[in-house]
Amino acid sequence: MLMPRHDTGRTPSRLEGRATWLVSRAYLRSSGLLGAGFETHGDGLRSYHYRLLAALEEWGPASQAELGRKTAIDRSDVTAALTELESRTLVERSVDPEHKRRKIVTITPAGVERLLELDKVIDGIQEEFLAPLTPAQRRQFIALVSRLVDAQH
Amino acid sequence: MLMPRHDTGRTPSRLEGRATWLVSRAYLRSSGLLGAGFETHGDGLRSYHYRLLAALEEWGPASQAELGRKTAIDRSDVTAALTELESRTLVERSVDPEHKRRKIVTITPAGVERLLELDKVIDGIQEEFLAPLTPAQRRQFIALVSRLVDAQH
DNA sequence: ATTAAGTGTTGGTCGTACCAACATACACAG
DNA sequence: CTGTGTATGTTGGTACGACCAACACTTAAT
Repeated sequence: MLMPRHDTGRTPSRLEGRATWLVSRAYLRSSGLLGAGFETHGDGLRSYHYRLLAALEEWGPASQAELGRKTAIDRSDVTAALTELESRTLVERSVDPEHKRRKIVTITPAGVERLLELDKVIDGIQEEFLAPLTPAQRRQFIALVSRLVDAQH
Repeated sequence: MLMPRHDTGRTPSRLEGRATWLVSRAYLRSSGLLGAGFETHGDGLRSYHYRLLAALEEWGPASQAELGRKTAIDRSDVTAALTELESRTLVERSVDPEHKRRKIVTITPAGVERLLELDKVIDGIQEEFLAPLTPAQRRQFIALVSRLVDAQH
């Protein structure tokens, strides 16, 4: 071994208590869990795909631009993600008869199926992610973060 | 105008209440604020640079590998970030006399100065980020996220 | 003397989030 | 009807944080 040197690995105290730092660490943990879940049960899909499938299942067919606005995903990223979903026949794209530039995207039965599977995986990850908190704390946490996120400013 | 089409922009209900989703939105907001702060007051520095300066100021000179472990930044990214810090004379690198492969990194007075400036900027961003919460809620939020983040595995 | 392990560096990848530019399609004002 | 403006889908970028593999080199352990 080469000089113990005692790396505590602890975070600089400057960061430790700062909300932005803690949120970035929480995100790291969260996206790590999600990434692992998608990797083992997701057939190469990622969060963008899940978001799009969720929007389509909930609100029905929509144009790509609409999807982009509703999911807060950039148009260009919507295009790319839909191409991947389409290649797995989880969605279908068809030209809007009333507007030949626009494409109407529809989720397929297979798409719904996969969405429901992903739901289960993601629910499991919520459990894992929130494990350190009691049920009451979980509710509190979710309420507080919701408030933070809904800030229009 | 081209067909109102009514984009509420609201999130799919599947996502709305999930902790991992909320955390990702919170992180987005947080890193947006930080990015803007660094852009206007940071002289091109980013969060990696701040982390490294903070570690150096708090724990004194360290080798790059040590820094990497203490800040949880990959060795290769430490190398790159230090090169940028060095070019601004905010840190100095010197070969460890006891180990010719190792480089000891030291923060310069200018580095400390810049760190203190960044501290102020980042403190302001905490305020902005936490604005939607009352002081009691802020303490609660920080306590809960800390607990989430300290989860070992 | 070998082997094992740590160190700094180079050169990649991935995922999320953006942005700019473009061709095409449509809506509306005149 | 004609022009102007705006929406749409697509391509091809950028940034940033996080990671990984490989390499040359140095030192420690056996």
